[in-house]
Amino acid sequence: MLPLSYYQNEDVLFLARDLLGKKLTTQFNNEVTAALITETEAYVGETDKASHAYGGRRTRRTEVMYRAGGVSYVYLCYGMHNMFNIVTGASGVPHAILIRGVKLVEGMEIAMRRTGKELKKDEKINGPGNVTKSMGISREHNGLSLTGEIIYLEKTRMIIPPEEIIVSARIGVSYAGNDALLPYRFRLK
DNA sequence: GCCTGGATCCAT
DNA sequence: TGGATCCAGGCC
Repeated sequence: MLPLSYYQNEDVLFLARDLLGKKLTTQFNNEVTAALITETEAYVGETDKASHAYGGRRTRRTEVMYRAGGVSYVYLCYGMHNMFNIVTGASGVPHAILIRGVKLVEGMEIAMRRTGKELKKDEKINGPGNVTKSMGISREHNGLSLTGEIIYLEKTRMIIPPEEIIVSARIGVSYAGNDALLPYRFRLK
């Protein structure tokens, strides 16, 4: 399991890239799903106009972003989609990484039941709303430690050469002005 | 209090 | 391209 120290790295862009290929597991109600991370986006603390914590905004919703790295930040978007983020960095620094895509390696049947959709072997799950739906993550899991038993990450044998990673601008953040153009989205080819 | 719009998804 | 669907955040 990835230790707390992993998440407390101050370099959120490094972590967003490094999380590609890591294995994310959820287990509750006797149901286990596990998936390799294929797409992430970094949200850089208080200085990033696309971040919920931009300008030091500190509210009930964003409070968990200010905790020390290694906890989850789950919020509702568009009234219907749960978004799963990994909080990183030191306490007081609201960095977060949104998980936008995964590839399931365990619990395909469970994921299909949760989403009501067919899923072929090795098929990627794209879109943050689809990731949480497939893996059963919801706002109940907000603020949960990622070194516990319910949601955790592990290293894998995967070695990802730089040319396998597509770096681009983030999705759906046009309100963020020039920060919308920053190359903070990372995905596997 | 009320109003606006969103780190989306899917069918059209 | 728009409808679903609802809450957080900002402003009154």
